[in-house]
Amino acid sequence: MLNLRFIQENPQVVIEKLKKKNFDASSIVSQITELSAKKNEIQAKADQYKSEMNKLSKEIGGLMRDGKIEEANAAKARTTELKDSIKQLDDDFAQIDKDVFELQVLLPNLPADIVPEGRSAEDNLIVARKGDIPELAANNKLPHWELAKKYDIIDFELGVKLTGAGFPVYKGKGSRLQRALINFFLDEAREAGYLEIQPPLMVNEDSGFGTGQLPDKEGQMYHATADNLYLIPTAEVPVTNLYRDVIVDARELPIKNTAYSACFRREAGSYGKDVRGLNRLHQFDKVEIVQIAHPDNSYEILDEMVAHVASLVEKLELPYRILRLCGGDMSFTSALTYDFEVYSAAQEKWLEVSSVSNFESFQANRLKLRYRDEATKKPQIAHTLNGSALALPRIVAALLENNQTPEGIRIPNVLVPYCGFDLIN
RNA sequence: GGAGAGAUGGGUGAGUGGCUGAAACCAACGGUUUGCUAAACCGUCGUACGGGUAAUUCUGUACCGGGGGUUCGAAUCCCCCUCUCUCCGCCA
Repeated sequence: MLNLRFIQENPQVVIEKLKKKNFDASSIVSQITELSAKKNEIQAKADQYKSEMNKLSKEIGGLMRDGKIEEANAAKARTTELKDSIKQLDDDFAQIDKDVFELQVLLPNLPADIVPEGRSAEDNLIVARKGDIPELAANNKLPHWELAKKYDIIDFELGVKLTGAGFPVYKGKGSRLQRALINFFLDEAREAGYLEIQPPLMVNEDSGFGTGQLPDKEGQMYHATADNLYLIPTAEVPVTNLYRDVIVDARELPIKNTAYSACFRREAGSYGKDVRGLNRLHQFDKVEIVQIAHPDNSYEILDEMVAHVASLVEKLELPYRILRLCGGDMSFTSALTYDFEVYSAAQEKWLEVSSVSNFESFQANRLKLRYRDEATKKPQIAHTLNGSALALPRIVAALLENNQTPEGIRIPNVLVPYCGFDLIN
């Protein structure tokens, strides 16, 4: 959510910048500025009346105490008039306030200056590409879902039996590989200075609202209606909400947290394409990194997070590329996003495994997450950033496919101590 | 699931109708003292939204879990909701 005062003071900036996200904000912005002006007007008047009212009430108290009943009653008569006016103004204010808020949440975050122009994934800018794409022999080029079956490490049909499509059952070395990856990612994050958090996997409405899943993306989350709780789509939700309604000391910044969690996504409306095997699941595992940063250096921190994710993929010996998302492909909440894609050699395509973003003050504004400025001692909205480091399923898909040999599937060296084996056969 | 208690500022906790935006203590911060640490002492120490100012500042309003009501006036009285805690039951 953009800051209201910022919109009021910089309406043209908002409109101009959002063009890059292919979003025409002119109507919303002008409505907001008009309504805000009216809101301020009403508040000024209401505050004046309330001030008068407070003064009168105090006087009445004194008069009553002194036994001047008649004068007290006269003053009371005046307060009743004020009361009606105040009531009316308060109602109007509440209505406009609500209208403004509803408009405010319609505006996406402003893209950073270096965000490329563009409408779709085609227009994303490839900023890095590393690692060699393996040449798989024709007789050794099975997609991961066939490898999973061949070595009996992931059972999609069993998952269907238990739950439904998109809930795979991992078995044996498949299961151990999951555990290994989670521990590897968590260890790497810890060594990079992140505090490990183990959050709840269900959150309440306030938390869903704080990170922007509610009310808009309600349909993307599993909802336990009996208790009105939501299964988290990412650990970003509980971890970021740790700092909801919090004012941190500027000296504590940046705050670095990491968390492993299972993630649950309904993926409503995305059936049909690219959903085979591990490509798109309803439940998957992910290690997330989150930072709360000072606005002055949040972009340096974004670079640091990108470098961290890059080091993970490199250690896993996977060919990857980094994309700077164009305006049209960015999420609603992001100011700048880098996507990581690894190459899956049997499917012969790039799979998104991480998305690292700076949200600037967009999330923090909604969360009321602030830091106390050292100079002015005043609370200021902080910046939030997060990234996957990493999401497991597509990493597993690429590992299985790229490392298949006639003898079995080779485990990257860095994972061997975590797995306890170096070959799936 | 049953019964009871409670929700006040960063924390503990006082406050049952006006002198309370809120005592006191603790924590934190700044300072004095000190060889260092500790202690002691002094001071500061809520948020949001408005208004005036070039600006430190000044000023109005709102907020004591949330919503509504009574009253000239509500943290305080009434109603509804939410949440938390304790005990019992069940249970990993």
